[in-house]
Amino acid sequence: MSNDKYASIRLGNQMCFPLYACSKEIVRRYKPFLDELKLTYTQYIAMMVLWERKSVTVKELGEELLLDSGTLTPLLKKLEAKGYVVRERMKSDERNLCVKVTSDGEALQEKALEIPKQMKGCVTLDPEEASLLCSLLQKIMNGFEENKPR
Amino acid sequence: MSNDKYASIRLGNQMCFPLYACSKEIVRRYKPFLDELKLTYTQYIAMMVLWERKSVTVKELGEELLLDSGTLTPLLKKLEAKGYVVRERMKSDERNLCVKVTSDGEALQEKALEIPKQMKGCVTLDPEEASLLCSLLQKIMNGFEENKPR
DNA sequence: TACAATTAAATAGTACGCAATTAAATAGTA
DNA sequence: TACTATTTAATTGCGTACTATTTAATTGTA
Repeated sequence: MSNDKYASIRLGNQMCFPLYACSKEIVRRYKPFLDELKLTYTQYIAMMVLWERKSVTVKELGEELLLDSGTLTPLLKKLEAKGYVVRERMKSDERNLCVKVTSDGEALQEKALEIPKQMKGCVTLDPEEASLLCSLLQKIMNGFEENKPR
Repeated sequence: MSNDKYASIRLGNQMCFPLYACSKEIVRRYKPFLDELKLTYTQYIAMMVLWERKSVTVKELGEELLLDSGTLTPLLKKLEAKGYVVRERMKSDERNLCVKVTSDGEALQEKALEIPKQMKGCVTLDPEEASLLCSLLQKIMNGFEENKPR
């Protein structure tokens, strides 16, 4: 090839682009299903944490989702406006904001059960491949944790 | 576990979240390096296509990057404002807008060569793992192509 | 106590992504 | 030729998300 010198910055030779493209495409595929719950993908993963933990501070939520308050504050206000959560400062330390699922929010969990079923037909990996993919992604994330600009 | 019924919508049991988180984290790691070239990540992948092809229509660029004109038009205008590309209608068919790299844009390629080197230290997969990851992502993308809301 | 440092959330500014609409050019057809 | 349909990209508007900065509360320390 004439410009081998530049091989490292060809789109096709980089790992990051398939990752970036695939991630966006999957989020796009979620959209029609999530629309029925009136949730964005980011709101959906926040609700997943809330369904599991019932009550969580913004900081804890951010640690779990790798999002900061700049993303979460407006997102949680929208979830509150939809009636899925309530937000209140903690008495013990007023810096902390505690987010709790409402009964409407809990009710949403039932509807959400449909989503993984609907997405299954969309992602064409068998279970072994999927878990392999997850472990590779996990390894990348662990590597990040070690050298830590966070 | 008490609520196995909901296992499918627990964050930890879903493949999409590691993918989403990992993709975002990698883009974040690119930022300090890309800042030196005054590029965002999306602008960077657009420049990669342009470095390789010298000249490309908006449509072709969008097909390669999986982005539409709503994203590309403002992005390309910014690249033009920085002097990295020029945009001009094609004589043969005036509907098509052709994007070409300028000499400043080409010069940027030299600087860009540093980026994969700098990122190497950041992503902790060995070559075999990386190519395995790519092939799994490719398989997902191919599956999407088959059932085609695009 | 007073002051500095730390922590948490909110805010402001920018980029991105999507949907819907518009405009222009070309292709197809009566 | 005239008319319609299709294609392509630009534009607009809106919502989401990320970064950097600011504000408020708490903790640690002189």
